[in-house]
Amino acid sequence: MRRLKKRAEFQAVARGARSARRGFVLQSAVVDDAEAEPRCGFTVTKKVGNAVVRNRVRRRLKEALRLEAERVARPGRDHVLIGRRESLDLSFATLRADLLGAFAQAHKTLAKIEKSEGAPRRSQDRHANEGHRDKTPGTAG
RNA sequence: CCAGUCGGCCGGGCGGCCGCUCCGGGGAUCUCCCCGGGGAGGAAAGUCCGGGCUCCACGGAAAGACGGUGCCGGUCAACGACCGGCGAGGGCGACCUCAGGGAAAGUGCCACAGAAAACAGACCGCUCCGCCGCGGACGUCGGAACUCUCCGAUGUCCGGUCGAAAGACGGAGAUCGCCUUCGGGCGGUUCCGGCGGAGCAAGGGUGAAAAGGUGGGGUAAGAGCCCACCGCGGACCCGGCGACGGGGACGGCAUGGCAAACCCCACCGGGAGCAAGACCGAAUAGGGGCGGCGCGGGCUCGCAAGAGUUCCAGUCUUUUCCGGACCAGUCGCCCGGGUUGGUUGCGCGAGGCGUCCGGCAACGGGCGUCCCAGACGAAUGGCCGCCACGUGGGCGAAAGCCCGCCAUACAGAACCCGGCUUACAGGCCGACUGGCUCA
Repeated sequence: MRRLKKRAEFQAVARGARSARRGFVLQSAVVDDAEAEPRCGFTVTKKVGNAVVRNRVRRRLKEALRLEAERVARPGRDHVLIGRRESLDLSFATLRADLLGAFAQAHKTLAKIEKSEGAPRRSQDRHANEGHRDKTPGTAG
């Protein structure tokens, strides 16, 4: 799965579905292009801990996602994983299981939204944000 | 063996599976695969100093402001760092800690306590002289003063001492002289108390600190007033590159502490930072530079065009002085800026390792050898097994076995170096000091 890197992209995903677990929060959103390659970004704020702790949280999430990518990814969907300090208390197997569950819930919610809105979203919606910078401190990946 | 001081180092190892990033090679040819190699730290941290690098400013001189540093010598690209030494303080010692000079250039501060905190001073105290000596309250008379008040005599009341009482009273002991009715009386000296005057700073007490210390002489009591020793200042001499050390004629006790209060002295310092800076591309809007021609403001005259003028203001350059630039317009030529994205800056370096030489050392030099992270929503990882070591528990005679510890700290490069500071589980090595025991 490819990475999200632009601030605007993160903000677009933040307006979508949320699914919280003990170790992380998953944000998901639908992209205009239904065939687009799925993407995912990571956010770990300074509240989580110092640089070493933040790196470890992000790297474990990243690895779990890599291992589950095939079962989780669907075209036309963007995601953001927000890491929490509690994720370090979970075993890696639990983390992977939680990830699977969260994605399943997210895809369900997104499907419901698409149905109720009827028409697919247009491109103006995604680029409507003015993109002015409100600096949120944080490390993302 | 115990206790301790200083310095240096490590801060998990091996392996498996699956990944990330960079470089080289190869294959594919539109971004994928294969092979090989590199891939976090001693502090990468805090961002406290010093540099490199980049851009901006930049003509000179002087002055000022601000900031920093401060024993001496050395090292270094440089430093506020490091090394060696000097001085002071602490420790039995190895060793550790601190620090520029000036308080006699000036201003200022010294809480509390204490009499007094700096041109010394005088609470208690010590000494000499003079006067007075039942106490208190309220009156009267006289005198001094003429505002308070002070002195003398005396009355009433209350209290005290002596006495059996009436009454008396200048407190108490000693001593001397005279008188004596032998009870004592009078006078003098001394002691005690009060008041006043003068001298003193030894002692007490306070304090972080009290104006040299101890002893003796001296004195009315005292005092560097005098003397001895110690301390202090110190011309000069000797040693040292120097900080400084040793000696010291002589002086004769002065010059309390704080400069991390202001300050004075010496030296150093332009500003901003890789989000520096450079390059590439599209749309849009019209900005900048250079050169030519040419030009200002004030005042006076004039209706105006314009003319005259021993006038030179204003802005910028930290300030001042000198100097410079700018302060109409027009023509020609040339080139961009902002936003977003990409590329670059971006790692051969005050470089690492080994060895030899010089130096007490910091460090310097020679030779050999190696190429050793380069991300950018930010790679350097995830999971597992075995071992090592630590620790807790269980079993066992022991060897050992089993189980647990989020077991194994602090912490993640962001342009790069040299330092400093701070954080750090556990462990290793070396040198040295003081003890104890054995030979």
